[in-house]
Amino acid sequence: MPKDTFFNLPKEKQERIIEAAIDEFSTHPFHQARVTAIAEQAGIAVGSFYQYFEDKMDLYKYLMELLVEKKISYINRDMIENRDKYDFFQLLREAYLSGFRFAKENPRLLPIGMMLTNDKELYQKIYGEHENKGADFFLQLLEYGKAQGAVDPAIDLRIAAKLLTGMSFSLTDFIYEDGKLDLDDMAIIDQMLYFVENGLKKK
Amino acid sequence: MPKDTFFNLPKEKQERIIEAAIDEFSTHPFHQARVTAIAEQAGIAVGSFYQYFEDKMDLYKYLMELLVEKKISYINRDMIENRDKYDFFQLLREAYLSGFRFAKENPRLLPIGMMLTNDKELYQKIYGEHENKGADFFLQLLEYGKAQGAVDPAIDLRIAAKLLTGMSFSLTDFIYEDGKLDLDDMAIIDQMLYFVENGLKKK
Amino acid sequence: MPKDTFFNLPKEKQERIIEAAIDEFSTHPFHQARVTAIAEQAGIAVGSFYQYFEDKMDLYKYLMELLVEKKISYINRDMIENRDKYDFFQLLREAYLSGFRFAKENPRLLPIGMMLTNDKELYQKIYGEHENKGADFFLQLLEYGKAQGAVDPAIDLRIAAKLLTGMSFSLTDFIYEDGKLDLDDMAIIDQMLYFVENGLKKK
Amino acid sequence: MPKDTFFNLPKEKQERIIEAAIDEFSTHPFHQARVTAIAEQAGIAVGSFYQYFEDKMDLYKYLMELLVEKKISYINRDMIENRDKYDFFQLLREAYLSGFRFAKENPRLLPIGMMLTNDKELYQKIYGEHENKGADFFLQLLEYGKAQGAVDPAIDLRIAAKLLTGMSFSLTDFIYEDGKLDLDDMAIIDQMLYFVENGLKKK
DNA sequence: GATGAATGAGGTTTCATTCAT
DNA sequence: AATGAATGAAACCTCATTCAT
Repeated sequence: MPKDTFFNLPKEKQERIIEAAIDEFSTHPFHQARVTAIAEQAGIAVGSFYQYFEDKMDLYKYLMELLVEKKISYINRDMIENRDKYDFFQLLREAYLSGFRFAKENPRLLPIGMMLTNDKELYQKIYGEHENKGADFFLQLLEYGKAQGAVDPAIDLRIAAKLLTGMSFSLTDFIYEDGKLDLDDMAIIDQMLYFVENGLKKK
Repeated sequence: MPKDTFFNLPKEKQERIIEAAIDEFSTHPFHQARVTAIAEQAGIAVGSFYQYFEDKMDLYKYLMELLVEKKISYINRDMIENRDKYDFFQLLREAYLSGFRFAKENPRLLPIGMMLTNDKELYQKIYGEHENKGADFFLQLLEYGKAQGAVDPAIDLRIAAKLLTGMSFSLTDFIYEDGKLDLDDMAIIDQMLYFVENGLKKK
Repeated sequence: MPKDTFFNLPKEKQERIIEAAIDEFSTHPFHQARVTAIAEQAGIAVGSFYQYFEDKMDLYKYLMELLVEKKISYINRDMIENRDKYDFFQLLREAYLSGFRFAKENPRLLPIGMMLTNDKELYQKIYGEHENKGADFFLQLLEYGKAQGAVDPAIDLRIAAKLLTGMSFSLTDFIYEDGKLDLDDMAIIDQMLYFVENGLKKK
Repeated sequence: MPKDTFFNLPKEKQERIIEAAIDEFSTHPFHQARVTAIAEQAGIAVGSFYQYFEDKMDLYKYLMELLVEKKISYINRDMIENRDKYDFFQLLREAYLSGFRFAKENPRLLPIGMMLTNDKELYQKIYGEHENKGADFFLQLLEYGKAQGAVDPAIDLRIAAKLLTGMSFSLTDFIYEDGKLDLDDMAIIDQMLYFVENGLKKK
C-alpha cells in the first residue's frame, strides 16, 4: 500500500505517476520494469518515488488493485444486484461485454494482468495461494445456468468454465488488433455468444 | 542460431544444455533467467556457453524452434498429408488432442511459450511482425470446414479462430492442475469437442 | 553549536530532542544514526531539525558537550575546590566513584562515548588533535599523589595513568551487566581500590 | 566465508585485497566502509569483489578470523601447552607481552577489533550471544593463580578479570602514540607488571 | 518558526559478456 | 575447445539536506 505521502499528493501528480507506472509495467515484465524510468516519465526524483511507495512491489500491487477496481466498475451493477431477473445467456453476454469494454478502453492495462498471470512466482507473492478467480467466476455462472435449466446437463461445468475463461482471453486479443477486423464490438460479442449458446444450450 | 561448436558437441552434452535451459526459462521470465544458472545446471563453464551461443537470446530463439518442432511432431502425420480423407471435426479433434498430449508430456515447455506470448517486446525481437501463428492455423482449418460444409456459414471465421485458440490455451491449464479433475484425458477432449461441435456445426 | 532557534525552544521540547538524539546515537554509530529517526522520535519535523542545528554533526558535538558537562557534575565539588584537604587515594576513590555513579545513572550515554573513542576519523573531526582527556586527568592526579608521597616513585606515571584510564573503562562494563554480579556498587569500587592501592602505594 | 575463487587467487592478489580491506575497515566503521574503496585500493573491479566474497559482511567476518588467528599466533606456544611449568605472574606477563607485540606489529588491526567491540549490533551478527572472550581468559588465569596461592584471596576475581582486561586495552594505546614515550616495550610491560603484581599478590 | 515533500548523490549488489590461459 | 576469473554497466534503495509553503 502506498504511503500517505502519495495520497496527499495533488490528484494530477498522482495520476502522472500512475500513468508512468502503467506505461512501464505494460511494456516490461515486473523485474524488467525500472523504477528510474517511472520516476523520469512522471517527472519526479527517484528519491520521491520512495517517499510515496515502500518499493517497486508496493506500487505494483497498488496498480493491481486499481486494475481490479476498474474492471469491476465496468460490470453492469443492476445485473449483479438483481441477477434473478436475467437469464443465463444474458448474464454471460454482459460478462463478456463488460470485459470487452474494459479491455477496449484500457488497452494498456491488459498486458500487465497477462504478465502477472504468467509469472507464477510473482503471482504468489501478490495473491498467495488464491485460486484462479477467472475460472471461478464462470463456474458460478454456469452453475446458475444449469440450475435455470439453460445449460445442457451433459456438459462438465468445470471444463466449460475453463473454456469460457480461455475465450474471454481471446476476446482481448481483438483489442490489440483493433481495426483489422471490420466488425463493430457488438458484432464480435454477438458472434461469440452465437457460438457459445449453441455450444452450451440445452437441447 | 547456435554456433557450429554447439552442433559439434556430443548429443548427450547438447541435451544437457537444452535441458538446463528449459529448466531455467520455464521458471523465470527471459530477463530473469540467468546464463550462469544454465551453465551450472548443464555442468559447463560460462565461457563455454558463449562458444556455443551468440548470447542468451540466441539460445532462447533456438529453444523456441525446438519447441515448435516438437509440438508439430505430436500431430498425426497422416492427417496432415491426407487431409482430405478426414472431416473437419475429426481434424479439430486431432488438433486439440495433439496439443493436449504435447502439453501433458512436456509440461515444462508450456510456461516458456506463455511467458513469451506475454512479453510483447521480446516477442517482436524474436518473430518480428509475424502474425499469431495459432490463430492462423485454426483459421485455415475453419475455412476448410466451411468449404466442406461442416461449419455454420453464419459464423465469422476470424472470430471463431480466435476462440478456438483461446480454448486451446485453456486446455493446457488442465495440465497444471493435473489430478484435480476426475476425468481422463480423452473425456476432457470429448467434452471440449461436444461443446465446440454444437457451437460450430451447421444447423 | 546549535542555532539560537534551538535555545529559544521551550525547555521541554529541547529535552525531547536531546533524549531522542541520545536514543539514536547510543544505539547506532554516528554515520548509521538517522536524522529522520531523531526527528520522528522527538516529534518534530525533519525541516525543524535543520532550523535548530547546522547538521547532524552539529547536534552530535553538542551532545558530547552535554555529556562531558554532565559527567563533571558528578564529581564532588568540594574535592575539586579543596583538593589539598584530601589525600591521593581519597581523590582516586572519588574519581572512580563519580565515574561509576555517572555511568550507572546514564547508561545510554556510555556507548556514545565508546563509539566516538573508536572512530578515529570522527574523533578528529570533533576534537582535532586533542590529547586523550581521560589519561591527562589521571596523570595530574598521579603527579599530585607522587608529590604527596603517596605513590611509589618507582612507577612511571604516564603508564600508570593509562592503566587507571583503562580500568575506569572496565568499570562501566559492570553497568551493562548489571545484576550479574552479586556485589553492591560500593563493594565493586572497594575491590578496585584495594587492587589499585596495593599496586601504587609507596612501600 | 570467502568463495573458492578467492582462495584460488595468487597469494599476492589475496594479500592485496586483504590489505585494502584492512585499510578501509581500520579507518571506517563497518557500515561506513565502502566496498568500492576496497576494490579500488586493491586494484580489482567491483564485480570481482563479489566473485570472491558473498558480500561486505563475508569479507569482514573473514578478516575477524584472520585477526584472531594472528593474535593467537603471538602467544608463546610452550606456555599454553605446559602451563604448569609457569607461575601465575609469568603467565600474566606473557599474556600482556603477546598482546603488546601483536598490537605493535599490527597496529592497523586494533581499531577494527575495537570498533567491533563497540558496535553491539554488529558484534551479535558475527558472534551471536558469545560472552566477552577477553574477560573470560583473564578470569581463568586468575583462578589458576588463586589455586596456585599467588593471588590475594581477598580479591574478587571477576572484578580483577575486568580490570586486567581494561588494562590490556590501555596497553594498545601506547601503540598509537608510539615514540611519545621514551621507554622500550619491555619497560612498559615491566611497569605494568610491577603495578599488577603489587595489586594482586598475596600478602 | 514549522512543516514535510523533493532532491540526488552514493552505496551495495547482480549478471551478461569478454578475456586470458 | 574449455575454463572461469574479470569487468563494469545498471538496478534498487537510503538518507542528509534543501526548498517551498
